[in-house]
Amino acid sequence: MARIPSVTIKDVARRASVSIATVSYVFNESASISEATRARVLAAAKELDYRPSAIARGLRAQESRFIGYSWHRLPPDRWNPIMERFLYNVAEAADAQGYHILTFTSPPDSEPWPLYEELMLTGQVDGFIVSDTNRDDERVRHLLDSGFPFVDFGRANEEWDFAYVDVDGAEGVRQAVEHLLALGHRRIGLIAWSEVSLPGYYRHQGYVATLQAAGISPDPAWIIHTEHTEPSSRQAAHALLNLPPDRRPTAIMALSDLTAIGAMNAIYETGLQPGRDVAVIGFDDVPAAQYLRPPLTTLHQPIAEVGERVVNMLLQLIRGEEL
Amino acid sequence: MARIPSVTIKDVARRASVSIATVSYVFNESASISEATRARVLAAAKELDYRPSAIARGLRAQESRFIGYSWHRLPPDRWNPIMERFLYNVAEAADAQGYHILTFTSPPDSEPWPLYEELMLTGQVDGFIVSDTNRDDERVRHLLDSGFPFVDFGRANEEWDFAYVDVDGAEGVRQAVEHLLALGHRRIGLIAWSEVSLPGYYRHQGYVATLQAAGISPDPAWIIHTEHTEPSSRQAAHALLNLPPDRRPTAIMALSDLTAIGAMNAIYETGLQPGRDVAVIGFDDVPAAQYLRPPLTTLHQPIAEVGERVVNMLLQLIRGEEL
DNA sequence: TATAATCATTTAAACGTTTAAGTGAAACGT
DNA sequence: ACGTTTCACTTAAACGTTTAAATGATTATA
Repeated sequence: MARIPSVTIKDVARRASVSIATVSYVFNESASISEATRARVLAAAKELDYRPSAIARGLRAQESRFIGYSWHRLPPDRWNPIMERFLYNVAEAADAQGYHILTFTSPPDSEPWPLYEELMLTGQVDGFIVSDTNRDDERVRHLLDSGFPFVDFGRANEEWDFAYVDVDGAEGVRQAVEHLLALGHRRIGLIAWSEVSLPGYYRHQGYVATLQAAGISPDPAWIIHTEHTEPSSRQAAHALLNLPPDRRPTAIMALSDLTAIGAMNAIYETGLQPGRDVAVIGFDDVPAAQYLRPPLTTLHQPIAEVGERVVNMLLQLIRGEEL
Repeated sequence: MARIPSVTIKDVARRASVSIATVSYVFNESASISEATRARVLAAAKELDYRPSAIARGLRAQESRFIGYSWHRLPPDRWNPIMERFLYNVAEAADAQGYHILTFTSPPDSEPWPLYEELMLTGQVDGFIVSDTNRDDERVRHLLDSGFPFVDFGRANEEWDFAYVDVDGAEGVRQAVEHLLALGHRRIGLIAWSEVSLPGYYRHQGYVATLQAAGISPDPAWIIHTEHTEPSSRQAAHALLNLPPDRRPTAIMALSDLTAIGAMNAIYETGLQPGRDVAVIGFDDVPAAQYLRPPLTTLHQPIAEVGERVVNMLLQLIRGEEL
């Protein structure tokens, strides 16, 4: 293997005829160095193409400048591109601050926590970003116990005190439902998620609250919980469409684009036209949504902003600042 | 900040009343240690929850056990989920071997190479995985010059000698086109990519070769180059459909699912039914493909296998083994 | 002019490991 | 019984930085 003959601070010091401390001070601008010496050191460094070893620096400073993020495996039929966009934006925000993202994966049927613990105790990361958290989330609980810096994209128990950033799902759904109400819809179905999902819970609440505020008490038959797959959602939409005409929704609010697509497909299968005969609104603004026929009306999630805020909060925690 | 009071090898040594070397030997199983001492050390380590510092190890061993991967920003309309799936599978394969993936992002309008150089010279990564390479790719050229370990998912110049893994696009397209031929299609359109795209080039070749082998010389009007966006592809498909009846393709081969979706939408807009009136085949097997109406026929890319092979090849290079 | 302050630089310790070399005791061979 | 080998462990150097403390030279102050 052609390992690069790595040039160290010693080489630079020798070439500039100074001590290694001087080189270090020049690079860190942390002491008074004469202009002549500074120039000599800089020249030597440039000639040798010297970069300080991040590992040696890390050892000395007791930090890695890495942020851990666990990449969840989702079965392809539960495909959710939001997390990938989030991760990209997180990486970009971290890079801008001199940090990098270390992604790791949990094998499907294993405890996630040991991997976090490993990275934390071996000093490979300075903090974590977690996402997709539930109530009583094990990772959040352990991280809180350990006092290790982390920020959650999402929420867990209300009574736990930790840093998180979340998209206001209730507000998003409120806007969508009001849009439907403004269009004259009075019977609005909801394709919801599993009852344990927290984002699903908040969005669900937004739906109920908005209808009630409009003086409509939602028919329980309008709300169907699904597994967040297309087939499951399609089935749910069929159930809605099969309701007797006076109870059948004229619009369907889906809590994600994936389930919205299922609803659209069910509408087609019934011989109706999505949009014209039954309105559908999704949530996520996945790239594919705009290419559907008709294009899916959907709620955009400000993922880039979320990513940036998560990173900035985490860096504050890592630096020991208060939020 | 609640920095974890990190426990070092010294603490373990003190608690087990041995030297730090002994602790190290116990953990690395690299010297003869009596059963009694080993047990004492292990017990002490467990009580303190000791993990060797990855940074200190890295400094000593002159390695980071990180693999760099540059995440490309793609404008949402050129959305290509293949890379994200690739990255996930790469991360999984690397994790299984004790390596982690360090993702970094290039700001849109900046040179990519300086970032690679930085990570390489500061010792933050032991090797790179690159993807989306073109002919005369700058990154590949620099990496070859530097002798730093890397593997390419994709190809560059034939005459350059370096490790790569690629999906045989020509073969995939051959199978798809033969499928169409077997269905009786004789006029098959091609929605191709930009002429500089290497994967596009190989797939294009596969199309031409297969038709010629079947005794059909493709009408130049059947082949349209696009920018790999849905609108651009939709426009291309319209051009195909507007050809006079005796030249108009009865089937369309799209070199990606994104462009296949554009073709399907164009067919709808013409008042025809994709699949029934004009056959469409895509390439990539993106998750959304199966939810289209009708489901898109598409070529699956064995991304998981590619990811694993790329990682294994890279680790061989890093270890100095020949391929 | 002696003394204090400032400046430019060096020395040396520290961060947490690994590992070659060293050490003393026990076991072995003759 | 004496030298040699083996065993179980320790000492100390090294990896490449940063930085507090020390040092010597120059400049400012009284």
